[in-house]
Amino acid sequence: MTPRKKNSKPAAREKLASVNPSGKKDDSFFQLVFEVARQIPKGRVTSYGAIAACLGAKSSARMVGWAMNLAGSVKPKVPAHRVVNRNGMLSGKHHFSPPSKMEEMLKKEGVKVKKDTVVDFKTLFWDPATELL
DNA sequence: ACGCTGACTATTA
DNA sequence: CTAATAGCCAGCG
Repeated sequence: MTPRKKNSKPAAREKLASVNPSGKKDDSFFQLVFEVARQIPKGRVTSYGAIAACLGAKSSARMVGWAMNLAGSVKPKVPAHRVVNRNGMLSGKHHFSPPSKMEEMLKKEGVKVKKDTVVDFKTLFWDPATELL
């Protein structure tokens, strides 16, 4: 297994629920992902697995990517460009309107991108289970 | 209603 | 080192 930082409890999911004031709980896994993605600070990036793990579904990193697919369909818009794969590579760049838009936005936010890969990804990595805590 | 696909990740060969 | 495979879960045809 990958020696993660420390114990990442799925309890983070409750924190997201806290973001939901009206008592209307969104069971939709995607909705949770959207909220987390929205909390990503500018100039920072995260991975699908990190978000999934934060929600307690680290095995379902794919679903996170799927959620990003709806990111442009939900409101407010979700900064899917800040979400990359575990290698820091802009795997989802092909899903943007212009594929290059993703790295352009990242560069605009101060993230260096080289060959579709985030430079110093580990340094810019934003772990919701730790930072959002 | 059933089956395929898919913006991932970890493991095995 | 790189390549291929399996596991995951939900939207869409």
